[in-house]
Amino acid sequence: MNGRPQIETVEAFGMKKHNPKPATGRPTIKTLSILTGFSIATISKALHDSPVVTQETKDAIRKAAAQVGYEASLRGMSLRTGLTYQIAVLMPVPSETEFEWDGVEYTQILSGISLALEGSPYRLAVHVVRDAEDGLEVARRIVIQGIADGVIFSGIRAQDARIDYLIEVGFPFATMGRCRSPLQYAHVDVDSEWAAYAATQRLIAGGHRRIALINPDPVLSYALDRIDGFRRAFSEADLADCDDLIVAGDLTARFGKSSALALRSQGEPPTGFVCVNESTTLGVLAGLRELGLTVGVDADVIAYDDINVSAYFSPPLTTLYLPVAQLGQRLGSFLLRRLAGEETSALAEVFRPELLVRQADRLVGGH
Amino acid sequence: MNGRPQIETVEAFGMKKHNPKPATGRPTIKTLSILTGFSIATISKALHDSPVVTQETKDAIRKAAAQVGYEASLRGMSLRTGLTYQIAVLMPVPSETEFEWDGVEYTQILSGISLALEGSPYRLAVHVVRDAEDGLEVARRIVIQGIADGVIFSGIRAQDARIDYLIEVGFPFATMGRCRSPLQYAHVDVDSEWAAYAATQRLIAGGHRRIALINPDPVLSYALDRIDGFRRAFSEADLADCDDLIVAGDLTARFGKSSALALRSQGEPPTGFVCVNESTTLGVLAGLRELGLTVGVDADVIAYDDINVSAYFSPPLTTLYLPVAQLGQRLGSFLLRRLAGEETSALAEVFRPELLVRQADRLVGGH
DNA sequence: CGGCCCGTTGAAATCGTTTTTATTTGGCGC
DNA sequence: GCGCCAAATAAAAACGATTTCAACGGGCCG
Repeated sequence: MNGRPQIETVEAFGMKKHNPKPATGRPTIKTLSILTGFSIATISKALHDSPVVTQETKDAIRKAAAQVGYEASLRGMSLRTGLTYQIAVLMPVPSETEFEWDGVEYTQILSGISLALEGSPYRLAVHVVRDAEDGLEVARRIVIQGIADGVIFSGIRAQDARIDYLIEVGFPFATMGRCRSPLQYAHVDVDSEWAAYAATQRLIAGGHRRIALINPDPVLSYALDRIDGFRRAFSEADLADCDDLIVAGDLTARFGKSSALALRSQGEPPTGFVCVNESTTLGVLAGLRELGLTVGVDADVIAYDDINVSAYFSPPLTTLYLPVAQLGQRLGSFLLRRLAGEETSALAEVFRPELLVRQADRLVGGH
Repeated sequence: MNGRPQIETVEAFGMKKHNPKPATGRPTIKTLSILTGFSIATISKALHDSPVVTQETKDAIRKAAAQVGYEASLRGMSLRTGLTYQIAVLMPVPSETEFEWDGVEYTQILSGISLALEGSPYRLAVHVVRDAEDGLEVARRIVIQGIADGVIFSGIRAQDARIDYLIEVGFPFATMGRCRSPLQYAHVDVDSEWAAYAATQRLIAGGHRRIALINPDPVLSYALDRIDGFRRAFSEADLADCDDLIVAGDLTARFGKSSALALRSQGEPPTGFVCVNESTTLGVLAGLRELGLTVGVDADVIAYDDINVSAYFSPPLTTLYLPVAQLGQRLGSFLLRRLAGEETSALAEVFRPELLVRQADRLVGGH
């Protein structure tokens, strides 16, 4: 063999070549160097499967590494490579005044992402943000200060400054939701247009003609998608639209209740409600109840099923189910693949929710 | 002045002393060194407000730092100090089969912790765990591999292996909940004994004699606390206990419903229900409804209010409110103080929930 | 007036990696 | 048998901070 280390010979001459200090505590690359007699450079290369290292050498080094349970220090790697091995997730924090149920599905998103990151050297760091502007600010800090190697966020707006910024600076990210600009980026989304269409269409088929859409703030991209689907259901059925029954607000139960009350006191009140999540749905149910109306008789409600409790509502409701944790997992793996250099064009997936029928949604009474 | 840097003189002699390379990109300690003429050692000390540095020097260095917007690189600090500047939060992931509502309050806990960490160099890293055993495993890895500087976790058991381990190895942590061993550690807790007592006592005062306690798994410390409070209410009222009406399970709506159904088909069915969270409560309500019973007439329910939606239940329920996000914030600040060297004895706080009366809880009908 | 101490700063080592560059050795061709 | 090339490995220089120790000058004491 050629350049094999000859540590005995060298030491015999009293030369101080190749003599890393004995490691204490956790094994480092130096520990392996002492153990195997190879230099730390070779160790590093061997562990990275570099082609310049002999197979025998690799085997020996890997064996030693396994023996002492060596794991590369993220600190050292991080300093040298400039990577952080952190994935930042921008988590919206419920505003001071609105604590209700807000963001409950984030637990599932986080656990999904976390699952995807398992086995990779990446870790999940949570950064709370107050709103989209704050989100942009935080994203900027993450990029400039090099706090993370990639970002994940949701609450995508039709025109999203965070997406624009991150694409501009070329920083890796993945989003839950799509903006309306034709840009390329890793994302997972829900087919909200279809979901709203399906829900509305189902109510129309049940005989409803006046249907309300309880929607989030229309700066959000998926709010617009929902409006699109809502309208398509009417136009395909050759019916007059119900644009006057589209209301927008936060996703709380309070908003659902006040919306139901306000809408029902209109000239032509709705008999059907297409809700945006289980929280607002609960509010709508409470509002209808307060008006003395019975769901399933005087009105019908259909909703997204974000935390799987609609089955226990009174009455149980038909919902559009979404595997939120699975969306999160996909989101995490997309970002990992993006970080590994994959093209973003392949990193997109749109989930179509599953209809869970728990009620006839047929207009029994009138209004 | 004594040892002031004389960079011109030195350079005039062509000596290569004190000559850090020009920094590119983000300003580092070297950038400041060049800018101010002081050595990186002095810069570091000045920024740490070391007493060995003159005030004038500190001022000059700080001014330069502010000017270029210097922020110390966590990477560099981390490698040298051995710290990670990460706080690990062990987040229970809903098990495969039980997705319902599980862990929804974690969003609030996380945002609370995150708020507490703001302004500190620490960042919040989420680690999902499947159960307590997995939690111990993850905690071990965090300690051994030095993944974080401190850990936060909840779901404390009466006898908690994670607490035992972390105390044994002297690793900083803070918990949501207390174990039953008389150990010293930073924690935040809810006065569950009182909460269960207050709820039970209120139902007793309303005329209820047969009361069910819907409880989590009794390996959990707070489950035992709840049983204690539950029993105290009966003994203080000189009534026969209802130990036969204590049921334990997961915190899902499904469990609430099945419990209600099972309990009501007993010999002496309960007319009052003390629930553990809003999810199980929803299930209990659904179960009672299925039996044709009306809450407020045939039965009464009282619950913890973890995500503030009980007001929209049918009927609205009296609950024990907890400021979950505030608990999280306290938890975060306790851990920070612990990391700063504070004694754990001062780092403990027990929250007593606030009773939100939304219903009479008076037994109107019989059973 | 000389030595010692003290106050202030600088130089250098260090943390654990990666990566570039240098060195060694054997084989091969002539 | 000599020189060159390629293969394999070692050495050294980073990355950005902290910390120990040395250096340097001035003031004070004898």
